[in-house]
Amino acid sequence: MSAKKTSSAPARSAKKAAAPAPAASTDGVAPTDTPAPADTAEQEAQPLFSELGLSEPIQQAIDEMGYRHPTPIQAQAIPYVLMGRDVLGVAQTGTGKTASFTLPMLEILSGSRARARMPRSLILEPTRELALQVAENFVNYGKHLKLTHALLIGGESMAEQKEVLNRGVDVLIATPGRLIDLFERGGLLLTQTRLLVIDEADRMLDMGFIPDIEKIVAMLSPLRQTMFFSATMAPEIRRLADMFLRNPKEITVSRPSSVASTIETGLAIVDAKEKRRALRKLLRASDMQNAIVFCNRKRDVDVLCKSLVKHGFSAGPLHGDLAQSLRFSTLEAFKSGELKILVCSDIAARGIDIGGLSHVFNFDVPFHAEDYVHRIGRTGRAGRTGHAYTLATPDEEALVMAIEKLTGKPIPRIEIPGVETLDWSEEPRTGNGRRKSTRKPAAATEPPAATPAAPTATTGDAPAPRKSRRSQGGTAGSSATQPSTRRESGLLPSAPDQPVTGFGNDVPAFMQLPRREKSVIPADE
DNA sequence: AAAAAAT
Repeated sequence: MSAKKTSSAPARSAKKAAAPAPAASTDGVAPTDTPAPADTAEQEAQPLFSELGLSEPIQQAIDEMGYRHPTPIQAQAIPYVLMGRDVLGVAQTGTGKTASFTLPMLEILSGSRARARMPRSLILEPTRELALQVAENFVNYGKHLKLTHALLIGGESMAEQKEVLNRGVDVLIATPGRLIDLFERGGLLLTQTRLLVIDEADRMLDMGFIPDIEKIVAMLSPLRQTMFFSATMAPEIRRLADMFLRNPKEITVSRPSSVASTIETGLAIVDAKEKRRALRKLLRASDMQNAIVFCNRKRDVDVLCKSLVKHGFSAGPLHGDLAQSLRFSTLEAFKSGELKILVCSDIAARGIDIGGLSHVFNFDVPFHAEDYVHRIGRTGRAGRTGHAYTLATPDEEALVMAIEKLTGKPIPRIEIPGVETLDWSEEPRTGNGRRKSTRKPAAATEPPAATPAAPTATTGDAPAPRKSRRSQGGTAGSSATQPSTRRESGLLPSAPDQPVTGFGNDVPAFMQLPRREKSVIPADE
């Protein structure tokens, strides 16, 4: 499944044979003659792929895969990439981001051919799984073209990758470590690489890859076209974008609006020792097609997975310490439906796109609130309802509060029949220095009043944050939360959604909690 | 705190 055959013969046949006609009709951006600027094409009459100026072999592949309408990011980015512009895309996975760069790249590359050891384009991904996924994308969309690609990732034989490079590749899809390694061994020249994609930049940043990325970018010609994608636009990311891009066309697509409204969430507070049992109950009670279960630690992934298998569940583990071959085969088995439950670390929290995932379970509350958003974003895709349930232990209140603050809504509490539901522990948390963890015992033990009236109760160190947000417009956090999203989950009472006068966006999360109306998972065993 | 990525 790796590189397509590189016969030296009729490379040009793929050329933009059919391009002129459609290209001419779409020299602007908006596919129809809507007066609206392209940036807001979201809700306009649905554009068609055939109007984007892609040539016949690519269009055919798109047709064969059954796609007719580009997603907003595809509709907006593809014309600019084809024009040769740099693109700065603020978009998450699930928005069709990958095809928004693979399609026009194929188009651009289809005009000529690769030379040995001089790849013409490079795509950088933070994890091996993502790299593989992009490679599959290339194979699918490029099946009527004679383009070659190489997947340069760690954990696999370098000799093989070198050989593919020597034959010449058009597209290089790589994780940073292996790419630099190969480069330093001289197996690779990047001087002819004129197309660069930096994907999941915010995650690259989290993972400490940025120095590597800078190093790699320095190896490329400054005469390149760069596409830079990130799920968020924190100041640090903005700085990187300024560094890597020239006069980019900036495209922001909201997270698929479906996500907010089509994920039904729930949280149960249980004793740490009861978690595995609680999870089994949840799994059995759910109308589950397939599920990802996230753990915070690799060790727990192994333990939990073994336990699930022992209890008769179809489960497989995925984390970074497992052999690469097992990582891919497990993922493959899960995608094909052969495996129902994927137990994994945050390796799969972002990016990995598995169609039609019905459930996400957080066996642990994620350390970072953003990770919660990414994790549950694996479900509820494509308009279908997803379910995301989280198990918390009594000492994890601060983490949950951080999540509720970030998302701007409470996670409805649920009870699991047969498992004791606990409350947040009384112990003031000392373990982590996060400021908002200072808690008011009274407020936490009692269910908070449903009318969030008393603005005197606040997080201990409150006064400052109250107005700061308004003054500085677009901080990273605030852009991610959208207080206005209507929700249709049906689980939440309606009151807490209303902004509370006097707090601006900084309503303490506990004040937004619904009265303890606990939805109950139907018992099933 | 943990995880990811080069050997």
